[in-house]
Amino acid sequence: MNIVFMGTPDFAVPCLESIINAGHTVSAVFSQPDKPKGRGYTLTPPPVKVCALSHNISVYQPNTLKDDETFNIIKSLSPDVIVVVAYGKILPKNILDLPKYACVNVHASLLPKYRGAAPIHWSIINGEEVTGVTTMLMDIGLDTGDILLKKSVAIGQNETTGELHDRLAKCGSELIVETLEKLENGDCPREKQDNSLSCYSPMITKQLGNINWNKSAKEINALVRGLNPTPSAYTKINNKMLKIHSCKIVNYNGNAGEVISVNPFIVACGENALEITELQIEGKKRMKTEDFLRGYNIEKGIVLG
RNA sequence: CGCGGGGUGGAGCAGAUGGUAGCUCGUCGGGCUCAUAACCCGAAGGUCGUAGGUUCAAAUCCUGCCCCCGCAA
Repeated sequence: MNIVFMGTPDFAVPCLESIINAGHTVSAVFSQPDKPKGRGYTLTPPPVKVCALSHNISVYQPNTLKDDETFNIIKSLSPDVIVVVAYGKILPKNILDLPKYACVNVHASLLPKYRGAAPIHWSIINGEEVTGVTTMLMDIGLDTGDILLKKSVAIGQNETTGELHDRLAKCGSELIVETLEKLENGDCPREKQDNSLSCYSPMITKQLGNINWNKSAKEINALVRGLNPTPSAYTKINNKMLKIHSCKIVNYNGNAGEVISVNPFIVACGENALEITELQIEGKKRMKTEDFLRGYNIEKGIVLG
């Protein structure tokens, strides 16, 4: 089929690649504009753009889809399907109606749960045991369109967002190819979303990573995993930023936030405690706690946060 | 030119009033022990990110470059 692909971050890259590998013609890729990122504000192209260019596919990065120019570009490409994966922009009605078949979105959750920007993070932070990917027909709303195909994935006990992200991205890339195939054959199932079961997963902010030690070790552990690798859960030690990359729940109790053991490094929570196993202090690299302890003296009894 | 921290034996750090480097852990050898990740003795291992400069002498001062990281976006 003739596909126009819209996507921006890493998550969308496997989808784009598998569509290409499945033999479809990707006539254009839309991605968010390059943005100044990181130290020095280096202008950085989004991963999907990089991937598209490596396949010699033309890339468009309009600031908005709501003008005639963009509409006309897409119209002239006369796509059979527009595939949207984590693009980061709302498609206006006139574009939604443009393709021969449909605009199809790949979403990293089992809709109608976890609609919105950060389904992977939230599914882990909330301690879900199962999540998945969904393909759907796009409509005006945010992730509210009819469901085409779903595939569920079990979340591992110690799984991080980074790990789950990669698994779901792969899963999504398989599901979109299957969806396109069924659409073309005219045998694709279609199911309305039950809005009463829906929930939203809002954008992740850095501030969300600020650990509240009054919460249970289980909740904090889920937060740590949910925000790994970025933006990370963090606390303060001697007024310095301390990111917690990895930890495990242990059976101790104490005042929330208090360091009840230095080696192993154990911090009391509202309920139970956490042994910090991998961390990163301001200005330093991420390292195992045992390495950190060789050079950094922690006093037992200090309170983090 | 967004702000800031840092690059020292395998790991994490100290040393920065200039005089060829130290700590904790690890590694190797030996000892003690019923035994040990514990303890004791000993050893190996570093052109102090890189290229220049100042100096009798630089890890320590000055300059360029590379790399890592926190904030911010």
